[in-house]
Amino acid sequence: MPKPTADLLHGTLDALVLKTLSWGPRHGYAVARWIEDVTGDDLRIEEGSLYPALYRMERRGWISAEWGMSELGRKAKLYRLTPQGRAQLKVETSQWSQFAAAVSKVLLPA
Amino acid sequence: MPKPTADLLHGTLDALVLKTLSWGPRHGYAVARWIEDVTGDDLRIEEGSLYPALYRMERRGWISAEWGMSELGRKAKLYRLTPQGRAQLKVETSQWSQFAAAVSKVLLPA
DNA sequence: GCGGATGCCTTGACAGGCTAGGTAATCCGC
DNA sequence: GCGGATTACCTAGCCTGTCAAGGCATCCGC
Repeated sequence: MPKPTADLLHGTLDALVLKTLSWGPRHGYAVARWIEDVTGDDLRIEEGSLYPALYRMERRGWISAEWGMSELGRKAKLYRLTPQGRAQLKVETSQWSQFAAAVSKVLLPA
Repeated sequence: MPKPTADLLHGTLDALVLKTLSWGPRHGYAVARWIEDVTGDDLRIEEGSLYPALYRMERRGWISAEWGMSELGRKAKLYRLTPQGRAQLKVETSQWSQFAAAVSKVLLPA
């Protein structure tokens, strides 16, 4: 298996992050860790993708940020889902399901 | 449902086209039609995406092209899967499965 | 002291899909 | 036979989002 995900992440990162935050506020680093843990490292979230994505979503009002402390007592920026973000998550989740189903229809038949 | 697929297609288009051609040679226009038909229009393949993708894949040796006739008797460029293309299809299909499974692990839990 | 982990951030490049145009031939209705 | 829809191909330029590669500071264990 050469390069696992390649470009596939395109367009799904937002949904992944929103979903992660739907379990409760987290800082960026923890979001990446969580996603990697849940997927057994099948999904790697690069920091160079993560932070721009967080700003983007904050700008769009999907998440809000405030400085606080991590579980380990370090300075960390905590992100929290806004109501708009929750709505967006719903939209993107259903889009993903629809898209994945459509791709499977093409790709999976023997 | 605003804009169905948005950026999601990123990285999956090649696999979709390769798979379509694995059923037999087709011209570009027919490839797009076929994908749209199979997915009930859930997946729209824009021509501005399709043709560049075909060149790319031809350049990479995954498909080969020759001028011929469409079923309707018109001039058309017929694309055909090469052995390398078939191998690539295998790789991308398994990548897709793995990726889709990973995303679902994150996204679908209630 | 020094390496590794935690945590945040930025710059620049790049790939790939989309918009919006264009061409040309053929078919169909009137 | 004229006009519009359909079939079929192609291109330039934009835009978005991801990634690679760097940097910074703090804290812990050895």
